[in-house]
Amino acid sequence: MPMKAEPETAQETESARGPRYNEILTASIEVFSRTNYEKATTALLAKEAGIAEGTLYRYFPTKKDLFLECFRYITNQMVERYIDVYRRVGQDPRSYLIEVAKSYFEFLQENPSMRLFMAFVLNNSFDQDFRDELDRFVMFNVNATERMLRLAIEKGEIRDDINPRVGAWFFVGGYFTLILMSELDADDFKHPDFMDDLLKLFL
Amino acid sequence: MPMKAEPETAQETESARGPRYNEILTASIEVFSRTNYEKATTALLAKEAGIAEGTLYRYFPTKKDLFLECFRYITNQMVERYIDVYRRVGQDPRSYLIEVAKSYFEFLQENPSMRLFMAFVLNNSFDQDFRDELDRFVMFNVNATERMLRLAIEKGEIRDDINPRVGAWFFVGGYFTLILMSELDADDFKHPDFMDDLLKLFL
DNA sequence: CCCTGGCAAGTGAGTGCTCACTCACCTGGG
DNA sequence: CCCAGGTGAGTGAGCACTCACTTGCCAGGG
Repeated sequence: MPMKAEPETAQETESARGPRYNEILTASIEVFSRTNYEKATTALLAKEAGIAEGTLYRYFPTKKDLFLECFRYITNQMVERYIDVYRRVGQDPRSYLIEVAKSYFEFLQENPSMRLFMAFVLNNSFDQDFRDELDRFVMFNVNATERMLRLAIEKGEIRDDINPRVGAWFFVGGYFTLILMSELDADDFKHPDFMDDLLKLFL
Repeated sequence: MPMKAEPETAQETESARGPRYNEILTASIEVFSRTNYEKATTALLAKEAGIAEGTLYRYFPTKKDLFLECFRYITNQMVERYIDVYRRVGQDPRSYLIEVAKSYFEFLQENPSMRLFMAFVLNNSFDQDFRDELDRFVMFNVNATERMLRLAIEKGEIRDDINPRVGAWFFVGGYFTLILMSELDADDFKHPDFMDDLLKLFL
């Protein structure tokens, strides 16, 4: 149960952005990931959110803005989880890396509709705004992971023969592999020991 | 220098498919990866190939067929490289894994326009035909890698505490991470020791 | 308690544009 | 003169976005 100390959270400003803001966002995430950016027409987005097309444009100036808002909504949720983990085991880098990976894994399984967003952004990377968002999120993760790998090596908690920067890239890149696996319905993904076997590669 | 023993290779059947077949394919690959599937209009594809739009439809029944043909063209080139490596060092699983990874890495650097194709297919994975192509290529790689990891473990060439299946997935998933890195212009990608540091993670 | 004016929120037919694909026609080598 | 190979204006469908309009809520005057 989180504290209600800060009145300026996303939930509180909901009404300031309009009563349907959150409904539209979550419905749009569903549609975007069921199809893709181009196939998710504004007509369909509006229909699935239970509103008229015109209403959509009272909330978001363009379809692209709506999409980027969805992307931020998803990445913010992930980052919140990572911060939670950091609060719990930030002093123990090995546990941190394990917990973050597991938390991400759970997130993918709980929110199948959020899985494909990274791929969309990557695909639209010719567009600078899409690329900037992806860059922000990926580099945040790579840098945080690198810091933790360095610490873990210093503390002697993991093997010391790896380059922390390269390790961090492939730790984060593993997130994309998980997306790929779930897209291809790889059964390996569902094996109970999967995450432990995966982490053994690095740690 | 490959042998000219088999007359039914892609190159030989070129004229049977029409005199402009290869030109259209390579120009299309360039356009698809510079933009994306939806933004690569048939008008643009034709213009870049130096032909009229109508001609495009004498060679490929639909835009989607053209795209899938491009995808196969690229993956076939990659598979040929892997087969070459197998011929050279197939008896030495550790070398095989290293050589395949390096060969892929070189391929990405030599052919920047082929990098994004995997991401496109992933993005269009709601379409069964796109998904099937991706599935074919990824599973080919995962299975081959798993076989080699098993062999390498049996021979005691690499650490024996990893699950070969999971290792194979993340070895192949690493290919996507390389795409991500080059898209984000990560300088780490260009470091001379990069590949060696990367392989040390697994081997 | 009712009436009413104002206005935030919601609507959906309409608009102009772009696209994949077609087809009637052209061209040059044998 | 035949025809494989090439052409590009044309077509209908679908798109993002607009705008003149409707709805429902609530304040405050009678």
